[in-house]
Amino acid sequence: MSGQVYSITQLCQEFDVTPRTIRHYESCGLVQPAREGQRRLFSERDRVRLRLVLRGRSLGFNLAEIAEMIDLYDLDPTQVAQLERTLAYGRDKIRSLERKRSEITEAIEELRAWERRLEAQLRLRKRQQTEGKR
Amino acid sequence: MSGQVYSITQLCQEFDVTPRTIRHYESCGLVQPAREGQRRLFSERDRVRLRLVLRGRSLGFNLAEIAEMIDLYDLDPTQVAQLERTLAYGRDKIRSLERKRSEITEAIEELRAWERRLEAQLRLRKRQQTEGKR
DNA sequence: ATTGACCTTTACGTTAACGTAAGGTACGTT
DNA sequence: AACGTACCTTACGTTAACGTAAAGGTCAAT
Repeated sequence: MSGQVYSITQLCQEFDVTPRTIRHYESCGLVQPAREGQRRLFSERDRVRLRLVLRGRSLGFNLAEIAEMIDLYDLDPTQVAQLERTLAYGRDKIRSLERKRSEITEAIEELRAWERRLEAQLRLRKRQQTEGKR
Repeated sequence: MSGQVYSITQLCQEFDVTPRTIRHYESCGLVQPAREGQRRLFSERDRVRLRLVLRGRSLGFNLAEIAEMIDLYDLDPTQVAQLERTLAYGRDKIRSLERKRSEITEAIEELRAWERRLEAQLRLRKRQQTEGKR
């Protein structure tokens, strides 16, 4: 058994992207579909990678950065020569993600404060409306 | 007193961007410096806005989206006509930010698991090295 | 009065990440 | 045999977000 395979349109539908996008990712080495004649056959691994790419993209990383990070994921630790260096690099990525997360958290909290202000203003208006009817 | 003002290079140094970038943001309406002759004078408000823009950019929003979100911040609730609509829009932004945050959290946790695997492998190698010396 | 620092405008150039059009293949169906 | 569907390659086009070069204004210091 060679595992589940997916056509390009299947993945396009699942992740809501165009074929062009996926082909572009292939040309960047982000996915590596097999071929049956001309047609691309995407493996489960390609599907996982695609999901990672799209997540990274939505977080504002460019494709080159995403490629680097993904390559960390499926690397065989027993085969890595510069283990300390690689580990340091990965820890750096973690820190940069944590920084982004705290930025997001700040933004969320500011928007929530803003939300409360508007809600208060809204309640005030409704009260004034009902008072006007008396 | 008209408050603290900043030159373009001051802000460039503080936020590590080029003058071109700030001028570009002005042309998009993201900052609105006053003028003294030709020169731009940035207010504290511009500085805050600039910080928000850069934060948004690092989170993968484009300048148009950032403009919309920033405009929410400094809007006067007592003057807003479509209060419910605006509120709904803001809540939507909050939800999209929360989604991004959970994506980041996922990514962080996956990278941490990866880190632990590499650390284990590293310990294993060191042990084998010392054994080899016996 | 000229140099240097700081700032300006105008306008063409660049890069990433695809969009899109044109034309072709391969295969099952009508 | 013609058609539809799904896929392919090649290659030019587009958009956002600036980069960069050219030419010039203003003011203080030498």
